[in-house]
Amino acid sequence: MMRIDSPPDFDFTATVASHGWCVLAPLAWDAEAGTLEAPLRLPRGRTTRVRMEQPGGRGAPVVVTAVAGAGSRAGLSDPDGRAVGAAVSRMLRLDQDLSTFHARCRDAGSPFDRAPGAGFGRLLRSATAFEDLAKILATTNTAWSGTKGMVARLVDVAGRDGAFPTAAEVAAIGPERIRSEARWGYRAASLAGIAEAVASGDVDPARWETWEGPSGELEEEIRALPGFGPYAAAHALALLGRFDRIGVDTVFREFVRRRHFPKARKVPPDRRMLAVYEKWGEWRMLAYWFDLWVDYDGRGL
DNA sequence: TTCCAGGGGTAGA
DNA sequence: TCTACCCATGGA
Repeated sequence: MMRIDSPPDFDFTATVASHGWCVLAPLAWDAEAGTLEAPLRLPRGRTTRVRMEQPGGRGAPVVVTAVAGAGSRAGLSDPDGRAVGAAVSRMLRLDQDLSTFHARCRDAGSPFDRAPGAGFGRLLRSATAFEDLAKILATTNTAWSGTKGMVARLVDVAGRDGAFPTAAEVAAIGPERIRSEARWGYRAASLAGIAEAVASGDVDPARWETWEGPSGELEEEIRALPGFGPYAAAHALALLGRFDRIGVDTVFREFVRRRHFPKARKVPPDRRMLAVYEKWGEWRMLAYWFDLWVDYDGRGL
């Protein structure tokens, strides 16, 4: 068991339930118990299944327990413990400073002034950037049920010990099996291409984690990935901590039209819908997502 | 069978 | 930059 300190405004439940990732394989979110289980890769290729929770409530340490696999009996050794700590920190965005965003929310008035109290602003991530990229690709041009199926089957077909496959493991099964067995359809070629590029080192998503340049340059690199257009790139940028772009998809269009253009007879063009959040600058995406979160309150995202 | 989903890619203005 | 148009494929 290990405890990881969290920032005073860190809310485990709000973070885990921040978007759809918590219901995608190989994660297991128990909303009632407030526990998130995930298989994590350790150094030397082993896997451990951990349970995460925040029994002390907001701002309290995150408690991580190994429930199966390596470390479940004797506890996690130092290198393993560091790997688990790094993965948990990445997933829960423990390093993210939300003070500026929350200050903007307080100034903005209702309903945004509820965001700080709700612990809103941390978007759940995967243990690795590659896993996030694969899952984002699985959200493109398909229904959410399709996304869940594609991800689950990919874990089954390419993963080991129940964990999400590494880029090398996805590359190893190749586009044909991604298509026919994991049923990724035409996305299979894109996923295989990304996996090969990451596995070979041609693309290094880890470099994007600490990117300090303009979002535009980072977006350009992400858009160079096969299958990554404006929507997918904006989604990826958000998970990398860049919120100045909004990924326009059917969810965005449906929500903004209903919430902000209820009387419009025609569907407003994207730029008019995007203009709703323009004033939020570098926080546009979080402002939109909170607006949506308020609307979905109690129904889940 | 038809329709569409948390779109991508391209050409042309 | 914006728009029009075509493309893909599994699931409801």
